[in-house]
Amino acid sequence: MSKEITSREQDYSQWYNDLVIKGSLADYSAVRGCMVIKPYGFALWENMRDALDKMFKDTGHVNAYFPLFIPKSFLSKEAAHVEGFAKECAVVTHYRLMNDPNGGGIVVDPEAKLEEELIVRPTSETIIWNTYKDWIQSYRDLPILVNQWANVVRWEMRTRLFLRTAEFLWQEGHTAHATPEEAIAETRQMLEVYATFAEEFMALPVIRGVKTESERFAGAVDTYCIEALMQDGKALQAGTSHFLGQNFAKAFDVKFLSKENQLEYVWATSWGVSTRLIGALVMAHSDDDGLVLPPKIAPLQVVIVPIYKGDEQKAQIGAKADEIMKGLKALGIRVKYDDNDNARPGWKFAEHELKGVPVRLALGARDLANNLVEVARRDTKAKESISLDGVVEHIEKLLVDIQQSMYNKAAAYREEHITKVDSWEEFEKVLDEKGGFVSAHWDGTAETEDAIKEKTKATIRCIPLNNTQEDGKCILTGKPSKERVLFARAY
RNA sequence: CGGGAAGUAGCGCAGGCCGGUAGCGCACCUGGUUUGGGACCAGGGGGUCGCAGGUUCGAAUCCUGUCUUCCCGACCA
Repeated sequence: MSKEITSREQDYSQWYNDLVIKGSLADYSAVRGCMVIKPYGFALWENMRDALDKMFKDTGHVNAYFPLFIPKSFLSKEAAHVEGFAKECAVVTHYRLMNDPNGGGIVVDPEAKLEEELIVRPTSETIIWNTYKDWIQSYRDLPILVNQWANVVRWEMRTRLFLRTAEFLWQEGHTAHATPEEAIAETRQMLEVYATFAEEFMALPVIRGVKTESERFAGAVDTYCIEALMQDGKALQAGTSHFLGQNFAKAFDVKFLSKENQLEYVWATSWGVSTRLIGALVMAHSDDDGLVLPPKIAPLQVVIVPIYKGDEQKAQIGAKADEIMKGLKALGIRVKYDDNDNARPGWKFAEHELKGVPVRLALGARDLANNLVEVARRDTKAKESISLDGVVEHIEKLLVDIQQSMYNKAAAYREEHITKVDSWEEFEKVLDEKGGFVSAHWDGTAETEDAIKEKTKATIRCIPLNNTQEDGKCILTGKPSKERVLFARAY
């Protein structure tokens, strides 16, 4: 047992770290707060990225790329925006190094100070809206539907692999529209794209909602979000889509001439998901034996492990495995034949379980003699021997089944962990003892929200879309309320 | 940024208090036997003890600084 994983019960945080590192998704790096995404983790991200990218293109968006550096003055043009990000920005002040005249190695050349300092982008609204100013003159130039895949930097005090790192990968969509209705429709469309992606590809059920004022993106009029629930009962924001109103258009003076020949400010949206989704994926599905990855985005969907004595058996099994692999690959299934001679079958079983490969086939001489193969699924750990005839079709169906049952399991857990509560005692009790979302009335004020956060560490995750309207009393103040909101402790 | 813990071979650790040839398990290499849930035997290679200073005849060990990581807080989407 060389790769012991801490159990969830023993230490949930350590369990998560163990999975990320021992599952070969990522490593710590020499740079504070920054991680190395390893090939296996990056393959996972590529699958997520490709699926999302297709969904963006299908909804009319195109990709572009804007600079990593933002002039310092840009960031300060939108008041709320600068306030939101100023405290976590990396700043470039010089452009040259030199040998230390005192022999202390390489130092910053004090002569090479930048005229205007550059911010490493924490997000790109400002540089993009500065650019859009040049792109937009008339309503005929709208809408602009641009997305970029990029890295951003937010100087976080406390980091966690994938969940919060100083540098992370993401996509940010930035759109410009002639009317608020169109921009709001875009905001909600992209929220729906995210929700669909999470549910269909990640097997991760999410709640679609709107943020309260205090949880809103700095510079947005409205922030929509998808919220997911992790196995420890904490919520995790998995994606956001912002209606920015005319805030950035006004800050960067982006106007267009309407059909009616009126000069008007442009309406904006922005939306993003990041490598944080990988953290969500890990914490939503995995178990004490390792990662459990949904087939649709798993880097490897099927692994075939041969069990043999001697070269002759190995050759026979290899031939059969080749045949199965051809069939699977013809269906677009990602499969690997693990005939590495240095590891024995039991070791390989454990290794592929750790890495969350959805389906494992074990093929030995005994199976060949009986025209059988052992099929094991990672999500339930169930094993069965099936006929080699039709194994390809069986696996194709099995992958679909695993994807669905992973979703169902996560959805059932989530449903069990949305608790309606009508008294403060109950509120605290549920948060402490059960976790998950707590559905409760709130008087609508930021003061109350803050007070609740202060007392319980729970925040309002969102006001669900299409929320049921019902009269009630605020859980803390007893003031009248028209609807319940979802509270939770969150990542 | 505060409080706690840690950094010694690729990984996990011992040694440190009491300074004197750097050790163990796994992994790795060679040969052989093995292969249905993390194989076994024999032989072998690998470490400027995070980094930089200092004390000392001599530092993994003592002192100072510094970097990184983990846990708990503060901060944060």
